[in-house]
Amino acid sequence: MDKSTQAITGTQAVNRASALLVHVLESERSPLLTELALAHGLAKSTTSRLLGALERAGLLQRDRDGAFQPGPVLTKFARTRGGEADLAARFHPVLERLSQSTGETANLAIAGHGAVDLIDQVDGHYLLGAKNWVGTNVPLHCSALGKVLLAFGAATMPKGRLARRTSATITSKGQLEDELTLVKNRGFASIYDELEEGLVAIAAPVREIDGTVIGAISISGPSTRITKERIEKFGALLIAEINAEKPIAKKEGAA
Amino acid sequence: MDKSTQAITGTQAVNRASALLVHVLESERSPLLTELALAHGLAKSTTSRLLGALERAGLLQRDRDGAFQPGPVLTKFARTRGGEADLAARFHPVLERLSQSTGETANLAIAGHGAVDLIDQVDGHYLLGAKNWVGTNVPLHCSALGKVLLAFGAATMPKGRLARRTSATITSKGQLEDELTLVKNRGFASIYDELEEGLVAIAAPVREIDGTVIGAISISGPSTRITKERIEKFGALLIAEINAEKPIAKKEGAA
DNA sequence: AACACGGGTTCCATATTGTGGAATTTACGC
DNA sequence: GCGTAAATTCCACAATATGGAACCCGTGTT
Repeated sequence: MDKSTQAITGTQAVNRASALLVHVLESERSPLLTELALAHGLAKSTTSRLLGALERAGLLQRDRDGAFQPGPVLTKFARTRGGEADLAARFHPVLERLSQSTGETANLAIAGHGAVDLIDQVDGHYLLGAKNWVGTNVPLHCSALGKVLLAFGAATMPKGRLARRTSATITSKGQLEDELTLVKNRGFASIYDELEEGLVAIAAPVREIDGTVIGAISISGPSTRITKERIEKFGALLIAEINAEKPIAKKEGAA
Repeated sequence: MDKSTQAITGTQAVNRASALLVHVLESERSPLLTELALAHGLAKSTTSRLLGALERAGLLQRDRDGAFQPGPVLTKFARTRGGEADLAARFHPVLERLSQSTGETANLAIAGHGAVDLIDQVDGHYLLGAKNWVGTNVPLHCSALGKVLLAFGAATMPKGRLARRTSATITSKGQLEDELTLVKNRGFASIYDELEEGLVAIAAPVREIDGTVIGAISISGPSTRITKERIEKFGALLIAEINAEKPIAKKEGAA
C-alpha cells in the first residue's frame, strides 16, 4: 500500500501485527476481525493470518463472538507484574541508593483509594525516624508523596474536608491547589510539620516512559536533620536518582 | 531453519517476534538481545530487526543496559486493565444472568490479603438477602468463595487460627483440607450455616484460559430458599454460566 | 426450506519482504 | 592505545508474506 507512510523501516509484517495487538490492547470494546482489517487498511486474509499468529502465541484470544481480547500471556502479565510488586522491585534499588546517600528513610508509594498507599521502604542509618510505613495509608493533602500524586494527576483531589493534622497542615482546598501548582513547577513536593510535628519529607514523581506519573518516592526525617535549606537539594537528588532508573527514551512512536 | 517444527503455519515473521515478546514478558530478568537470539536460534541481525519493530510499536522498551522490558503499551495495560475493574466488567453479565435465573444474590470475588475481596455483586429479586458486600472482606475458611480460592490455589491457607463464626464453622485445619479436596473434586464449594446462621452460599472458580483460577463467583441466600438438595443444582449452574463466558479454547500453543 | 448476507478462513501464483552472513559501529575494559 | 563483545546496518537471494477469489459457516428473512 503506502510506502511513504512507514518510511523508516524495513520490517512490516511485524509492524502490522504489532499495530493490531496494540489496537486490541487499547480499545475498550473487543474488536472484530473485519473492524481491525478496515481500521488498518489490510486485506481480511492478511488480518486473519496475523491475528491467528498472535493468538497462537497467547498474545490474543477470542471471546464467544470471535472478538479479540488480550490473550492469556498478557492477562497473566497484568495480574502478576502489573501492580505494586513489580514497581517495588524496579525501584527498590533507587530507595537503597537514596537512603544510603542521605542516611534518611526512603519510601515508594502509589495512589490508593483517596489516600497514599505505601508499598516499599528502606530505612536510613539513623535511629530516629525508622518506622515502617508499608501498608499504612497516609493522607493525600499533607504528605509529600500525596502532593506529588495529586499534582501530577495520579490521584484525584479528596472529596471531603482536609483533615488538620498539625497547625501547619494545609486545610483549604484553594491553598492546596496553589501548593500543587508549585509542586508541578518545581518537580517535587515537600512537607514541613504538616503531617506531624518535626517531620519533614520530600517527594518526587515516578513516571512511565510516556510521562504518566504512576507513583512517587520520598525521603523523610526529622526537621532537626533535614533543614529547610536542604530541601531543594534533596528534591534534586530524588529527581536525579529516579531518572537514573528510567528506561531509554525513544524518539518516535506510531499512532 | 527447521521447517518440520512449526509445521502447521504459514506465518513465521510474526511467530518469531511474538515468541520474543512472550519471552521478555515471562522472564524475571530483562534479557539482552544476544541472549534472545541464542535462545530462539535466530541470527542477531534478524533478532535486532524484530525487537526494533516491537520497540517502535511500544510493546517493548530497553533499560539503560539495552536489556528488554515490557514497553509502555503493556505496562499501561497492566496498570489499567490488570486488576479487579476489568474482571468485574467481564463477568458482570454472568452475575446478572445468575441472579436473574435464581433470584438470589450473585457475587464476584478475588483473593485478597488473607481474606476474600468482594468486587462485584448483583442482587436477586427477593427482599431477604440483599446486602451489599462489595468492599467487604470475608474470611477464607468459612465462605464458599474463600473455599474455592483456597482449593484451587488462588489463595494461600491462612496462618493463624480459624475463627469460629457459628457452630457449623470449620475450625480445624485438617478438616478444612479435607473440605478443600472435596471442593476440588466437585468443582464447586458451598457453605451451610458456616458463616452466619441461615446463610447458604455456593461458589465456583473463574479460570484463566490456561486453567489458572483467578477468582470465584457465588450465589447466596437464606437456607429457607436454598435447601440442601438445590446446592448441587446451583453448583452445576454456576459452572455452566461461568463457562459460557470463557473465551474459546485453543488446541495448540507454542513453547 | 431455500436464500442471501456478513464475517471468517483457506488457497495459490506473484514479487515483495524478510533473511542471515559479513562488514561496520559503538561501548567498555585493560 | 588495542581487544573484545554487543548491537546495528548492508546487501544479494529466495523464502515468505501478500491480497484477490473462492469457500465455509452461522443467522436471519421470505
